[in-house]
Amino acid sequence: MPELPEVEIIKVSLEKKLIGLNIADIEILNKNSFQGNQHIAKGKKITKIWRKAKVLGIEIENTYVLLIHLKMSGQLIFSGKSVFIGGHPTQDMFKTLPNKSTRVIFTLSNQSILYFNDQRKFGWIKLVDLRKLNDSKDFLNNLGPEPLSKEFSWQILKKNLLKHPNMPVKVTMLDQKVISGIGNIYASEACFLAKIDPRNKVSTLTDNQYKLLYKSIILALKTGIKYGGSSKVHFVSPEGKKGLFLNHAFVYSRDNLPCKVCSHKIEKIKLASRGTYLCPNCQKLYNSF
DNA sequence: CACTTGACCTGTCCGC
DNA sequence: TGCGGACAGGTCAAGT
Repeated sequence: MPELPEVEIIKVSLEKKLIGLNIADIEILNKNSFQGNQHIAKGKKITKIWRKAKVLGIEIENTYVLLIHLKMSGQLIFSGKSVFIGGHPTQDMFKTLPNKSTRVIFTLSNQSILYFNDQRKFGWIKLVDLRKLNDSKDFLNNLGPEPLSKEFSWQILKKNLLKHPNMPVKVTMLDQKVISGIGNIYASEACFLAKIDPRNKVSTLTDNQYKLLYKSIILALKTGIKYGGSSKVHFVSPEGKKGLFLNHAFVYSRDNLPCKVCSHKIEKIKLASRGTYLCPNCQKLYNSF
């Protein structure tokens, strides 16, 4: 799904469009996509929107919050005139909304409609009492630092990665308790930027490599946001636009293509059963024993 | 305890 | 063209 950059793009868009509006109706087309009593939210005002890791929060009159996780294939798309203004509809948008992947439909007080589409049905929306949010042992309260916030530093990165000294660097970066918001695309990209082979054990990293990886994570995520996110298959912004980041990626989904830095052939491997891309020339492998 | 694999779903793409 | 298998942006639970 959307990783941090994609969810951030959605957040910024929803902030502009939703704050101050009331929720007129919530229609649930797939029961498992929505947890909680949707009637509680009807007629109430949207007051605040935030993102933590890859989770979106839409606060309602400061008492409830709609938590949204898009997982692998979730989309939040506005319908209505604004979608097509000045733009070409993306391929996904050729199908009118709702389509067969639509799981939940939000109707807002200004008649605009927000669709939650999710081909694979892994994503979820939960309506939760805000007071219960903080004291739960929910994973939201067990997340690692936000990489684009001031709380993040190379020392924190080092400390948290070292919770798993024997695991490959890239696998550990995907652990949301270690760092928030990194997913499979940006993990491969950050390792490339830091010239670290994703298979290297955390314990092999030097302080200089932690510093470089720290900068590389931030650069990869910011570049993702700059280019509107990654749209391998599903991601579109709420306006229906695809992201262009993968046109600028160094390794992700570029197997057998020449490295943009050294022209060596990019390899695709499996790490913890996830597709992983690297340049074996730029990224040095340490076989540690 | 640390780490890996399977499950959750649907759709697409690739090789035979 | 058809069919089976692998694979896809994430996260848990169960298994080793």
